[in-house]
Amino acid sequence: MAHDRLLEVAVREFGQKGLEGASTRGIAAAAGTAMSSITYHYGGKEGLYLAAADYIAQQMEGVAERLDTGALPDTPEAARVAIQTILGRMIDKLAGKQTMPWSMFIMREQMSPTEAFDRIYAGPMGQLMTLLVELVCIATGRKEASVSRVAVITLSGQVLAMRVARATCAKLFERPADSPELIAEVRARVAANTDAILDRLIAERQEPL
Amino acid sequence: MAHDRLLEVAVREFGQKGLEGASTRGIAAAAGTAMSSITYHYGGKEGLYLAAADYIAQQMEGVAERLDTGALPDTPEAARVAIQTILGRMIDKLAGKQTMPWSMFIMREQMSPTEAFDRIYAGPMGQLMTLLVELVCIATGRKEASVSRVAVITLSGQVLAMRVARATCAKLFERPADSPELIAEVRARVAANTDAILDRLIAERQEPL
DNA sequence: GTCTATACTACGATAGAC
DNA sequence: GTCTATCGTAGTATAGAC
Repeated sequence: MAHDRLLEVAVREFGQKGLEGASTRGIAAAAGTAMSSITYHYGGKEGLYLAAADYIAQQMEGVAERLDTGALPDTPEAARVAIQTILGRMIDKLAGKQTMPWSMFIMREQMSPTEAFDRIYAGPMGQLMTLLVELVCIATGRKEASVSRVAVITLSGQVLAMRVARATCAKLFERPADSPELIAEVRARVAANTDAILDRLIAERQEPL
Repeated sequence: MAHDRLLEVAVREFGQKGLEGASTRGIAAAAGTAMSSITYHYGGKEGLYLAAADYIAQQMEGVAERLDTGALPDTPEAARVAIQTILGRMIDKLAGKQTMPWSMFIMREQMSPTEAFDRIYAGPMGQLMTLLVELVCIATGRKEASVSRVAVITLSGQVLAMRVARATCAKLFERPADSPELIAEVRARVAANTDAILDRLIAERQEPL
């Protein structure tokens, strides 16, 4: 399966070095094949890049598991638990060594999105985000999604921080950003923060800002 | 001064396309000069890249103003105000059109840091982060910085979210990530969240997790 | 389908005129 | 100091052998 091998390497290389930074020669060599097989299978560098995006989206399916299946929780408490579960899982996935190539790839696309981002977002990622918005609505007793959407951005921002600001983390903690203790600490903090934020959102509903 | 124009363009181009993605020809052309002037002034592409990092650090000095001068606040309330002020300013700077090239440049460096990040962090950026840690310590009555450091990461993560996850924002809100209303909403939400998080951190001190 | 050859293009670096 | 011209290299794409 030169296909999978090539895609695997492509995600890693594109994630690390970006579309321009990575070279087809390098990718092919690392995959143990000739460069022209990229042209053959994917039509060229660009095609391989998009295929890598699809590959990530496809792999995410397996990770997202059946978070979305099943009805939405109908009590605020259950919704809150679901939010915490999802955020916790996001941290693990973002921090995990295995999924790191994906994160890098997606982060790059976040900054300067191309069609590749559309493809990834069209999959489980987009579903997860809208699911989070709905859960925040339920957890805080809102019908309108506008406030919840902003809240979801800031909530997931906390999670992203450690991955995207990895260089700052490393400096601040004088310790690599993916050390297990650090991740555990961030995880606990995010959980506590989320709880506090949701409480605040409920309080605001009675007494708006 | 061809110097400044070259640096200005370099920050923008490197920020948008990365070190490999940007070309010296393109940068020189956009700056209205010949490519060989890059070699002459900065020794080459790499040199220009580092000079661009220094340029950013230098420009940040002007922005950071005198947040650090003057003694640290000595009451928790004053510290909290200072934190809110800094985070608000960070949002404005991250979202502002003028400072956008810097953010892009720095974000890229965060993901895969080079010597350029050291140079930027050695300046006002690092000072700001350690200042935030101290302020959180004061605001929550802590002597030990370890908890505060994690809190600062998650706090600033909220701020980063809208910039770094700009593609997700755009999808979720069906509106460009830098629309003024959106930024205002995020700003208000971050302020409220921060308040809630600091309260929680104070409560935890009496009754640890 | 996969690999080898080669063609073509764009890049960064350098030398030299002014 | 700045520009023009040129070189060598690395990149992608393509054609053709097997």
